[in-house]
Amino acid sequence: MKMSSKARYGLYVAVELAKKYAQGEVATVSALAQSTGVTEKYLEQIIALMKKANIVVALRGANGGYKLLDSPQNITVGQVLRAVEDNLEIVDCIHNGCDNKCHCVSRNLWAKLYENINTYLDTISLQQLADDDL
Amino acid sequence: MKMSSKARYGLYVAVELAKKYAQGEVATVSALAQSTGVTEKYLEQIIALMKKANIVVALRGANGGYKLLDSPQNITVGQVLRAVEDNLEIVDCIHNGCDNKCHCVSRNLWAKLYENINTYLDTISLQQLADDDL
DNA sequence: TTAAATTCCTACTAATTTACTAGGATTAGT
DNA sequence: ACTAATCCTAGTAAATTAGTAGGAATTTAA
Repeated sequence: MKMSSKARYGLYVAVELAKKYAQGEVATVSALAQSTGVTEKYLEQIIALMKKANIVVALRGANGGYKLLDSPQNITVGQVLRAVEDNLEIVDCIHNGCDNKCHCVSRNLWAKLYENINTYLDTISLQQLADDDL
Repeated sequence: MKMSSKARYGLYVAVELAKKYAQGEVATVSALAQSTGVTEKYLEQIIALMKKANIVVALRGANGGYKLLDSPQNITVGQVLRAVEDNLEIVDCIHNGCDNKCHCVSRNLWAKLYENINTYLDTISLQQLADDDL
């Protein structure tokens, strides 16, 4: 039940971008890679997932980079983690069409746990994290 | 962030044992292996973890088997999962002595998420699961 | 218009973890 | 003594995660 490195790095990057949002600045992958200590190539892939989920937007070409699409107050940690962590789902059977054919007693438990986790993660905004205000 | 098969099988076994608790019956590994569809050898290892955590007790020799050490009302899903899932921790840095030297902004988040998950899991007893009463 | 800086795309490999197999020792009942 | 069971531990296979790599496309600036 570990968070992947994508989740850790991705959230870190999101918080970095949150801190730049007010100034309207963009951050390049190479700058972000330096501050996280991850290679550019790996970070690229992680940020791509956030872009796909409409959390960040990219400006290509020279002087380009990434920035948040919306205000950090309006972006939740849950959104970010669901975007970068392929498997935020606790078990497979819930979101992959098992539909409780198995009648497994634990299925409801996993579903509720998943709900619980996401509900919690969605109460926290990137702004809060950036302000270290939990 | 997947639950391991140990977590799934372990919880299933615990619920099976919960159903037998009232009658004071024991269940053998081979019987449990049949009902879960897992090999005996693998299940042995999982049950051993529950034994180590004082959730089940073993009776060795002929007519032996396993049973819950306490009433299913007094055993929580959280206890079972923490026993069998080696890595219920969300990230390493929390329980392995990082002690926030890294000053990473996300650390508090992970700690609270972990707390949140466990608090939830500890509100549910094996009895509830056995009764499908969530 | 060319060079530089940047994102974008995708295939591959290495490392780690998880899941499972296997063999036999130990214990207890009949 | 024999049988049915747990116990112990080492090894292997499968899957996932983490990271590497190369180069195409796009935009800006000189």
